[in-house]
Order: sequence, then C-alpha cells, then structure tokens
Amino acid sequence: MKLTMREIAKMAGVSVTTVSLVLNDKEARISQKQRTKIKEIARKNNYVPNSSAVSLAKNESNTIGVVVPNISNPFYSSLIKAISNELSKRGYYSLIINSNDNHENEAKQVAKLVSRGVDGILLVPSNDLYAQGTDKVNTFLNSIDIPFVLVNADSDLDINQVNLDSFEGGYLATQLLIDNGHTDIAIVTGNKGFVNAETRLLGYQKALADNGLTIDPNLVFRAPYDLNGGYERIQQIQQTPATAIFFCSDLMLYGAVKQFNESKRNLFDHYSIIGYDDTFINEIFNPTITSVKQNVSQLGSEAVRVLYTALSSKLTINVKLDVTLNVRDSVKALD
Amino acid sequence: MKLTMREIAKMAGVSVTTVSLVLNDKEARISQKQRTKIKEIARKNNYVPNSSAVSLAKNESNTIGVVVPNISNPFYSSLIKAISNELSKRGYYSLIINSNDNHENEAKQVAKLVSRGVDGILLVPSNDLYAQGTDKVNTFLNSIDIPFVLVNADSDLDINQVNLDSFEGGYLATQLLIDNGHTDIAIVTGNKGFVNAETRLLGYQKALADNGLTIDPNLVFRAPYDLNGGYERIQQIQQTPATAIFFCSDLMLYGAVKQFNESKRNLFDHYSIIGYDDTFINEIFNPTITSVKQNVSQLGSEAVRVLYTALSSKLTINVKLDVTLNVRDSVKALD
DNA sequence: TTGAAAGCGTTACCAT
DNA sequence: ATGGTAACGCTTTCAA
Repeated sequence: MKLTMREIAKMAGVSVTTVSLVLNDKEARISQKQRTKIKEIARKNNYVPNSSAVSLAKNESNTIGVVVPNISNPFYSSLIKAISNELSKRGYYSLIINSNDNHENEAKQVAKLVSRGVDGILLVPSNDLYAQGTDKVNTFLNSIDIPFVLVNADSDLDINQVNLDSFEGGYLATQLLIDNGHTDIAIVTGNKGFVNAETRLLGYQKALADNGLTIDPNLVFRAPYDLNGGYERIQQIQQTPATAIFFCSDLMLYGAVKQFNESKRNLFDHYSIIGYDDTFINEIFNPTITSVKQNVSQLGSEAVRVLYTALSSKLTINVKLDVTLNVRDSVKALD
Repeated sequence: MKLTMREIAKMAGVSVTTVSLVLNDKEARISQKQRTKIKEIARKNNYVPNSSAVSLAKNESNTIGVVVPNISNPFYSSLIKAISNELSKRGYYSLIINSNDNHENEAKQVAKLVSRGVDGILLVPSNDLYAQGTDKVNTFLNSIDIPFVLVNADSDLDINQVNLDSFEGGYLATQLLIDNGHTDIAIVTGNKGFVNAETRLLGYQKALADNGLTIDPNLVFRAPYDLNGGYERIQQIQQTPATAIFFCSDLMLYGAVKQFNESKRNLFDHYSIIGYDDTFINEIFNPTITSVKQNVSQLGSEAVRVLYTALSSKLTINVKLDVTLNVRDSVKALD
C-alpha cells in the first residue's frame, strides 16, 4: 500500500524532517549512514511521494497547462507532441486541453487550469478568439495572471510569445510563384482576424510589390483554414484570371483538390499550387506539393524554453522563428 | 490575489465548514440566506478552489493518465481528442503522455503517472510493447496497480479493455475485394505481434476460407504501420499475381502510392486498394479510397466510460466495437 | 443550522 | 546532525 514519509521515519527511527531531507537530496547535514538507510527503506517499499501534498506545501505543481484549438488537426498534434516531449524532458507534466476553437470555452479552460494550480500555461489560441478583435484578445490575455506564453500567434502586448514568421512564409511562397513567371496569383488566407492570416497576406503583398506587380484585391480570398474553406473558394477562384494559387494551409489546398476531383478534373493541371504547413501527405500526391515548411518541433521547444524562463523571471521574451519553403513539383513555370 | 475559504468565511462571518458545504453544494442544512451570501462573495472575489488541497483532502486527483505511442499520428490524435473531450465532460483532467512507441519508456511513464497520483490510466499500448511477446505484455499489465483500461489492443488477462473489432475489419475488407471478383488478394498487416495485426490477418483468412478461396502465404506481408512499411512492401507485392491489396493502415497505403508515383505510375491503375482507419485524406485522393472505418470517437468515449466504472467497482469489462467499411472508388470489379 | 477541530502528506523554519 | 511543528487549503466527523 501507499507508504508515507511518516511511516518511513518510524521504520528508520528518525524524524519526517530527516526523511524529507534525504529523499529530496537536500544538501543537509545528515550522516551518510542515515541517508543510505532511509533511501534503502524507501526503495524497498517502493515509496512514491504524494504529489498533491508536495504541490500544496510548495505551492507549485510541476504541471503546465497546454491549450490548443484542436488536438487532432495535424499541425496542432505535431505541436503538442513537440511540447509535451520537451516538457517531460524538463520534468514537467502537461495538461493538454482542447478549446474546440471556441473562445468562450478557451477562457473557461484557462481559468480551470489556473485554479488547478498549474505552474504556467502554453496558450495556442483559437481562431475564434482572434476573430473577436484585438480588444477582446487583449482583455483575455491580460486576464491570465500566471506565467504563460502565447504560441503560434502574435500580440502587441508585452507578453511572452513565440511564433513562426508568417510574413516570411507569405513572402517566400509568393516569390517562388513569381519566379516561375506567374503574375496573377490568388491567395486564400484565413478569415478576417484569424491567427496569422493578415501576416501571411502582408508577406504576399510585399512580394508582389517588390516585384513591381499590382496587388489585385479580387485575387485575395479568405476562408477558415480547413478542407471546406478550400473547397468553396476554389469555385470562386475559377472566375478569376489566376494561374497560381497560394493556400495558407494545406488543408484548404486539399479541399480544393477534392472539389476538382469531384468534377473529374485535376487541380494541378490548371494551376500552380503552393500550400502551407508541409503536411507529410504532400509528398504522397502526384505531383508532390510545394509548401511552406514550419519547424513545428522548434516552435514547441522554444515555447517551452520561454515559459521555463518566465517561471523564474519577470522579463518578457518575443521569439519569431524562420520558415522555409519545401519545394516540390506543384509549381510549374508559366510559359 | 488568491482567495481561500478561510478568507471567505471571515468575510461572511461564518466558519470554513459552512463555506465548504455551500460552495460544494452539499445537501447540508444551511440557511438559504447564508448560501446566497457566501456564493455571492465567492463569485465577486472570483474564488477558485486550490485543487492540490482538494486532492490531498479527498485522496483523489481528478486526473487520468493517458499513454499513447505517438501523439501526432492521425489515428492516435483523433483518439486523444475523443478521450480528452469525454474526460473533461466528466470533470477529469487528462495527463497525456507520449511513449514514443518504446516499451521501456512506456513502463517508465506509467510508473510516473501512478506516483503522480492519477486516479486511473487509459493505456493505448505501443506496438513495441506487444512485439515483446505475450509474457512481457502480461507482466507489464499486471504490474499496474491502479484502475486502468487497455485501449485499442487485446489481452487474455482479466482486465478492462476496449478495442475495435479488427477481425471484423479484416473480414469486411477482404469480402469486398472478393465480391469484386478478386481472388489473388495481398494483405499488408502489421509486424509480428503488433497491436491488432494478427486479428486483422485472421479476418482476412476467414473471409477467404468462407468463400472457398485458398490462402496463399506468399500474399501475406508484414510491415510497420507507417509510410515506409507500405513503400517497401509494394515493391515485393509486384512480384506476385495479386490484383488487389488490403493495407492494414492508411499510412502504409500512402507509402505504396508514393512508391508508384516516384516511378510515374498510378497505384490505383494497377490494383484494387483498400485501407484501414479511414483517414480524412482518403476522400481527397483520385480515386477516393475505400477504407475500414473505425469509430474512434466511440472508442475514446467507451474507454472513458469503462475506466469510470472501474474507478468505483472491481469487476472487469471487455468491450469490442464494431467497425464498418467506407466504400469509395479504389476497389474496382475484376473482369 | 452551524462550528471546532482533526486530518490529508509534504515542506521549511526554528530549535536543539 | 537531527527533530518538532506550523503551515499549505481543503474535507469531514462530531458536537452543539
């Protein structure tokens, strides 16, 4: 059965203080004899500390709350994997919560996590939250009164944040299309306010401008970052002169592929295509799909690193990670 | 700052007992007046209970450990989503741990979870564990001395387990192929011992036998359930007279598609294909891919339900969930 | 209808 | 070098 320090103390004929000191490897002045004896007893009886008691006494839980919009989305699940591996490496447990991309639920979950006594929070915000506008976002962010870091999103606030460089992503993708001779380039970015949607659009626009191309607002489309978003927008894009399309998420791209398949056509025969996220499935398609590759595992480990320092210091850190292009075969030179 | 019951009690001019009773909505004999007054104070000051203290006092943590082989694998991430949503619905937190498909790490993580004081464990075992053989598996399973349920795998032991019916999956898939006139049907199942690998194979064999077809051992292939597994096996399958292939995971199937694409051929032109898991991407391919559909969210919620009853009772439950076939276009009649 | 107090398993301060 | 004990914030039994 569950053994307590008190019992070990009794067995060893010492006080609980001594046991605690020894079992926690404190630099205290305890004789080597006692040390080995106590440790031996603990080991033999297979002692495990009661973490609720430890948390209560130390007022810390060794647990980090991780809030994400959708655990099963490929991007988020890779991120979670990176985060939880890094956290576990540092001796922390992760309490992973699904906000279901709903800002009210998200707020509720964060509150519960705080009450639960987590030491800190890694917040991967929902699009639903960001769609509420900056004021709402800021109010929410400011209401979190324990150490936390905003992951995969930007904020003007002076808070800890680590994000991938979406501007660069938008720029690189667009530049590749331009380099291949395209001038009528459509973009399908996230809905108004959605996480990273504006930044990717800005990168796209800057690339066009830098190359002396005009920015045609009729080539800018918006949708949720999912299958359906792409499925619907591709139907409108066909009304435009676009020869190339930059989808700001691979899922959208797949949705477009599906739409074309349904009418027995091949999306890639009609357009040069570039996606975002570099989902593993991109190399399975024919042609293989060029996509903006985000280093998700780096995003996760940086987020943990930043939170870790936030746990013991007051200054805020703002990290922006580079992205690259994984060039494959879905972009063809326009002739 | 953090408010405690003691402070609320002081503000309300009552005892902590009363506060506790009220805030926990106990059926106790407290006047309605006090009730509203106390609740009001708590609400206004935004009181949240300290869960470490609650856990310590009640000797339960309201958290469940969930161990999975790979958080970012589409199948597991859907399962995690279902589990954690269901758990949260029942007021539990989930401590999700990645075993990285390594049985030693898996054992270590389970031990940590126990010491952490979780109320129970949902174990989705690694293939690496099952590949060690039944004895090792049983020893490990028997060593877990808190309520737990084995998820997505079978065991001869008298323990709680909930799994999808892999025999049925194998049978249905094979029957569909047979119904379409195929007699030389290759199967790529998991490696020896891998979770559900034998059962799917048995379903395949039974379907062949039931239809009076001979079971050709040369058409049985084994591989890890991943991209590479399919990529490699498809090269060997081409040496056989097979006209149809049953991949026991969609990932394997994608690997085979990739192999064909690389040599400018289309897998679906050469074979009737059926996969397993019904990953969302299957409807994006051309042709869309037929696959064995497992009701993952049901698997998750059943697992939670079983664990929930296990928390308060001693009898063990063994649940097997039906699977269905999601018939699309990748299986063609042989003429 | 309400309160006092013991107890949950630790930690950490203060003695000795 | 070691021990006593308050404290952490809550639940629960027993009394009033």
